[in-house]
Amino acid sequence: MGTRERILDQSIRAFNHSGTAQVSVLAIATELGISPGNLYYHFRGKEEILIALLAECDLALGRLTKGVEDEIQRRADFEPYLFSLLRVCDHFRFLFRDQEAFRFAHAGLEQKWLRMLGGLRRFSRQLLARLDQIEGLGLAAEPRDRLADCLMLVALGGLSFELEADRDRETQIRRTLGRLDALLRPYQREVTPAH
Amino acid sequence: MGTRERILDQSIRAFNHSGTAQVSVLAIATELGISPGNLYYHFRGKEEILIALLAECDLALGRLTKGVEDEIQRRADFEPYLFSLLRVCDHFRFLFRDQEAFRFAHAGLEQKWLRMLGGLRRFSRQLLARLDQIEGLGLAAEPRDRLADCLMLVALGGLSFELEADRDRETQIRRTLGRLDALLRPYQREVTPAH
Amino acid sequence: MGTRERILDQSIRAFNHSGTAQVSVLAIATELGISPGNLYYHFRGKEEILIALLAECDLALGRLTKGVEDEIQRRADFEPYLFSLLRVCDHFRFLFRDQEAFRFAHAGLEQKWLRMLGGLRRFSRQLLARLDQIEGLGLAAEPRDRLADCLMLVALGGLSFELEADRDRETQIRRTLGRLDALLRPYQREVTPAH
Amino acid sequence: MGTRERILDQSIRAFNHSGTAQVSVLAIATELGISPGNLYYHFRGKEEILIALLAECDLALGRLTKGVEDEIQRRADFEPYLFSLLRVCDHFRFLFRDQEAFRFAHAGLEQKWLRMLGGLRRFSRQLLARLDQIEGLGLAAEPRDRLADCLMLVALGGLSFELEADRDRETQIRRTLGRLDALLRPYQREVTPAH
DNA sequence: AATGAATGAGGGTTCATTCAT
DNA sequence: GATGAATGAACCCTCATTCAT
Repeated sequence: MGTRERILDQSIRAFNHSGTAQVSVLAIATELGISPGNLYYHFRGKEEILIALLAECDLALGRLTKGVEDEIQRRADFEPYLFSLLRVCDHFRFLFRDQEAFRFAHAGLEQKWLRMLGGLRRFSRQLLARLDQIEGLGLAAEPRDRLADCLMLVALGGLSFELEADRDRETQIRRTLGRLDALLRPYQREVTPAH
Repeated sequence: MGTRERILDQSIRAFNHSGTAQVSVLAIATELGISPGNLYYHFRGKEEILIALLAECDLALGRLTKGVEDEIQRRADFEPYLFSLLRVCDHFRFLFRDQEAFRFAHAGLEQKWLRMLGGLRRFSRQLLARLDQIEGLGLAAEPRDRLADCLMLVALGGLSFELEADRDRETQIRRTLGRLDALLRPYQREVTPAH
Repeated sequence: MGTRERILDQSIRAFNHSGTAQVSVLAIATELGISPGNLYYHFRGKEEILIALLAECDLALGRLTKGVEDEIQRRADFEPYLFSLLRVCDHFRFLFRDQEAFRFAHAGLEQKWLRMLGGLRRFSRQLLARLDQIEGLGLAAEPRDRLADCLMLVALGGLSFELEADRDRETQIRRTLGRLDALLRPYQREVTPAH
Repeated sequence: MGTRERILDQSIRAFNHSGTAQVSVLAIATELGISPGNLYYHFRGKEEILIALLAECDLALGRLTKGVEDEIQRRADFEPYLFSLLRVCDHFRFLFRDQEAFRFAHAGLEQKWLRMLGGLRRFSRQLLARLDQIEGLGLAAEPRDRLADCLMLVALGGLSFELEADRDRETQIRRTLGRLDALLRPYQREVTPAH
């Protein structure tokens, strides 16, 4: 793994753990055992790291979005697909917490962030629409979109809040999946098996 | 309003707007037109301000919690009650975002914060149980608690994320109320009228 | 005891314990349970407290100095007299440590301090001369004065350094007395009884 | 001379001149013409500078201590040896004044300081014992140790107090040497020539 | 005499960032 | 690609001191 990648990697880890504001560029460099100058050779500053990570996240979500039609053909395809999606959100979960770090960091970060969140929102609506296509949830477009918003909020909140304080990220993702499943159950014709 | 209160007031405003990490103690003082020394006369530092605000929020929630049994007698009592609750959460909404600011601030802040969040969670479960008592949601205790968690995540997320970017806090609270209402509708016998 | 006296009293205690630089005016006031404003009513500031204490010490030493001829008539009078002297020096021992606090505090403190130290020095020489008168130490004036300087340094150093770390001031004064006695012994005709 | 060394050097100068409490880290940086950030790049704060200087002093004293047996073979070796010792103590003389600065600074400073002072005390006793070996002072172990304490107090006090206000450090050290010599004279068989 | 809120200068420290090598 | 010393702005906080009451 090249230095650039190692920086991004460590940044994600640190940002997720402590929040962007609490992590200094120097701390990232120190943790990696490289000099601050070297870090600045690869990124012009903290903001550029954030921009890069935002782009990475956006890209990962975009790849998933494009695959919806192909990869989800029947009901059973949903869970693994959703799991992939949540894993991406969890990997970049610092992006879905402190909205403020982005609103107040210099230049166009907020715009980029809002665009990404907007994309995620459209994606979640698209996903629920797909489920409706396959399952027939019996929901009109408007309440369905509203439900999609709620599902997104539950997912993002669940990944950030650690209500149960399970250290394992995998467990936390599974728990979030369970929550989404529970919220959808009343609309589903047959009951999905509990796990 | 005394200086102490003005400091707390301005702090809430600033923390909600920019996040605790981005707000300097000096900025608060400057905004109020007082000297940094004066601010430090009233609070020993940023952390003490946070502790005071946490306590205020805790107190406000505690008052609401105690009133559940008395104030909620029938279905129609729910909405205004919930509105009060959301107004408190909205007022202190910075407390329900960056968990990290509290995890890494000095001393007992994280403990206090976790206790408050735990209280809010119990409260939301209690509230849903009360609704069950009155309405008969047809839910067992476990899925009902899970639903309560989801409702809480939707509420807190909705107050922080500004998906719709409405400037008016009142509107945002109403929208959050609408979301909660939508999530509960499938469990309710009669449909509540949309607003 | 009036407020003014209580302030001086507490100041001595605090200065001796922590050094003048480490003691804030506010700490003195707080310790006494009075307001900073009240303290400033009695003294225009820290420096004035120091000036007052310097004067107090000077006065106490002056009173002792004047009494030498009358109170020391024979060899047995020395020890109690020296004990009184050391008690004064011990009481104001912060004055005999950080010379720097006085050199760099505002106005004429250094001059006053140097005058007091000079007085103490002359006093110690006078005292040794008196001992010579009574005992006949067999020392010329110059080496006798030099010895007096040494005795003073041992006394002041002994009161400040706590080589033995005995908490009790009385014990420390006795120990210092013992040291002075030991230094004088080779010059004395008969051996004074060890205590 | 590297920046680190220049900082230590200037710190010694400033601490000796004004006392540790009166010297701000910023003043040291300004005096050296470097930025405060640079100073903090080399030392995490004032305390770390003090720790480094304490260690330096300790090291210098330790080197002298180890050489006693080898370097002092006869009476004539004493004076130059003592002169070296006093020069070290004089160089770091701020360390032998305000005991309080160390008692109240953070963490292990006091412990380190007490250890160094203890070492110096043992050293002075060892030195006097060596003189006894060579010269035969006719002193039992206990009074000899007591005398060693007195000599130490005179030395340290003499370096700090500037009774004579001679600007030249060399002169002050010589004067101190003279005092020690005078205190020892009554125990020595032959009189050392006055200088 | 006394209170206590308020001031403002200054000190300690962090950190994003630059730059010569 | 990489180092690490250096900068300077900004932040947190303390404290001597003032002043209206």
